[in-house]
Amino acid sequence: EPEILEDFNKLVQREDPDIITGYNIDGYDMPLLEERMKFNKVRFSIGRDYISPRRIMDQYWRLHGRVIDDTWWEVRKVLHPKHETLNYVSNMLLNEGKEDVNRLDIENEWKNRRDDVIKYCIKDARLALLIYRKIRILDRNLYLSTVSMLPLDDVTNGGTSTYVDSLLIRRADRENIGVPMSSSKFSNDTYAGGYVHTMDPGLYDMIVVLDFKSMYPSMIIKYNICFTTLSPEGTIVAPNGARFLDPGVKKGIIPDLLEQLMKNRDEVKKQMKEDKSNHDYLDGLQAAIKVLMNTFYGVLGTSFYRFTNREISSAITAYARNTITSIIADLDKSGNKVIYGDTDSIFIESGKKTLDEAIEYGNRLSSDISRKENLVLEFEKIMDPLFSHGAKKRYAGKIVYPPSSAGEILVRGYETRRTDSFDLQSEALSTVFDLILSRDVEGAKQYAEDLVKEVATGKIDTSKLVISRSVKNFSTYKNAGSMANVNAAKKLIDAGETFIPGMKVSWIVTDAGKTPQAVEPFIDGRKFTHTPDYVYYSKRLQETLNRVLESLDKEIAVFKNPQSKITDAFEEKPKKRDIEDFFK
DNA sequence: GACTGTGGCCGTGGTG
DNA sequence: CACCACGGCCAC
Repeated sequence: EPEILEDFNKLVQREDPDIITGYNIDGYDMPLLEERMKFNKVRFSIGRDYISPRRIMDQYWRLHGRVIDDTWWEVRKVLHPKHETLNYVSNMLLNEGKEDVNRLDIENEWKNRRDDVIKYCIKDARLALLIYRKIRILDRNLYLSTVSMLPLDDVTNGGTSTYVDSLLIRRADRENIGVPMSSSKFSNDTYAGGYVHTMDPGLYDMIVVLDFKSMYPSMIIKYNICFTTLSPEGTIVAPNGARFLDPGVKKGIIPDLLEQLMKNRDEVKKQMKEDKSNHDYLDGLQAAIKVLMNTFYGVLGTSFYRFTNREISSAITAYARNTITSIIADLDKSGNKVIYGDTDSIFIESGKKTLDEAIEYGNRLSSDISRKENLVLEFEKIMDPLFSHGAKKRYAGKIVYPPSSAGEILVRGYETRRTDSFDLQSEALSTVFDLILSRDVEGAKQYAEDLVKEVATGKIDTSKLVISRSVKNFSTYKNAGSMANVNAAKKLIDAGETFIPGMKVSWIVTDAGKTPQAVEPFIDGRKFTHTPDYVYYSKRLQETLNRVLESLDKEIAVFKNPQSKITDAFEEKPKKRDIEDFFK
């Protein structure tokens, strides 16, 4: 073993990589190597200066001259996949899975089919590298590194507060402004955020969507919001009572920085149009600047950051709420029908019959309001139709404008978007949306009824019933024993599989009648030997589909006349039906 | 702890 | 049975 370990050190020094990656190397391979090196009294000398890697805050690894970047972790951050196993993710991205070796019986496998085990190990390492390249995370981090002026290691392993620190401390230093070392005190209280407009259920025609460009950064710039301008003598009075100095008296360093970033971004975007050969690089840069700009507001609201200030963060959100609600009120007053809005967006029923008319309407609203507010309210898209069952943060629509995304179906919030819904659920809802948005409500109902009935009889592929959710450290839960995800994780451990807190765990419900409901873990590559509770799944499917369909029960006439008032058609709330009614 | 925020939906289990 | 707290995930 010492020889193997020595050879590993030599291999790294010989290949001299900038980046070292693997699947869950932070939590598995690195600690294991460290432990075996220690046990065998071999120095773990893989740094560019031959120094050993060090674990920082029990999280990531620091290595001189190289960056250790865990593909598992990057996949979670970038993709939010339904399942996080190497096999699932590599099949999804590369159409290629792991080699078939029984890892629970690795000793015997090594004895009996050594070459296969070697192949298996190489394949695992290769898949991690291919995934790492495929998600282009290194590019993204390098762009962020460029615009935030940080070394790659800090961008890869640091939080967003690191980015803001980098820009803000440099700037403060240049202007002789003192900066706190760390947060003075931890605060638990919260403050109000964005405004969300309620939405009535229905199918809407020709919906114009307007969207503020960089809402929170714009508020900071427009009202000179900064810790350097917060003052009782300020003449700019925010809705929350906070006062800020006029930029003529003193320009804040945060608004100044953001204004600069916004200009830089516009400049990069301009170059992008002129210089097609550099498109990808410039696009990466402008996206990174956007990320950076949006980071400022968030860190001002944290409970522990050095620049935290609740007066400032709540001034930003209060200004944003005032801005959007007053615009919505004005629109309503002037006869425009606002049907929805969330934080920085406004959805308006245009009442137009043709696309051209609707486009003209959207452009006019956008330029009128932008001019009046001295902000940029962009005309983003038109959806026709747009569906809502009457809940905030959930809608589905067919995009008809801009032409680049015309025909696309856009879904927000619903089960089709959620990684904790089972495949049958998301696929069925997706079909229902397709039908509804093609204005075939009857077809959708028929499809839903047939499917719900079929599932109850057990005529369904087991793999479509897998539910997946993350599980934290068991001790963080008030009542861990009553939670399906925790119980699945415990059974996973019993089955000899690895469980790392924070990981997603998959299971199938086998008896929902019990309390807590009985679940069995679903393990990739192993045969599932239990019987799913088909009635439970049928019921959940019915809930999902019926929630959508019953909101359209009150007649399809609603979408035949775009001028009609949607609310009138839903005066009487349809009675909630149970599963028996659905079968009739 | 994978240290940027609030608003919101929904399934589950516990309580009276 | 109504109501509530919890927890996870998602829209901004």
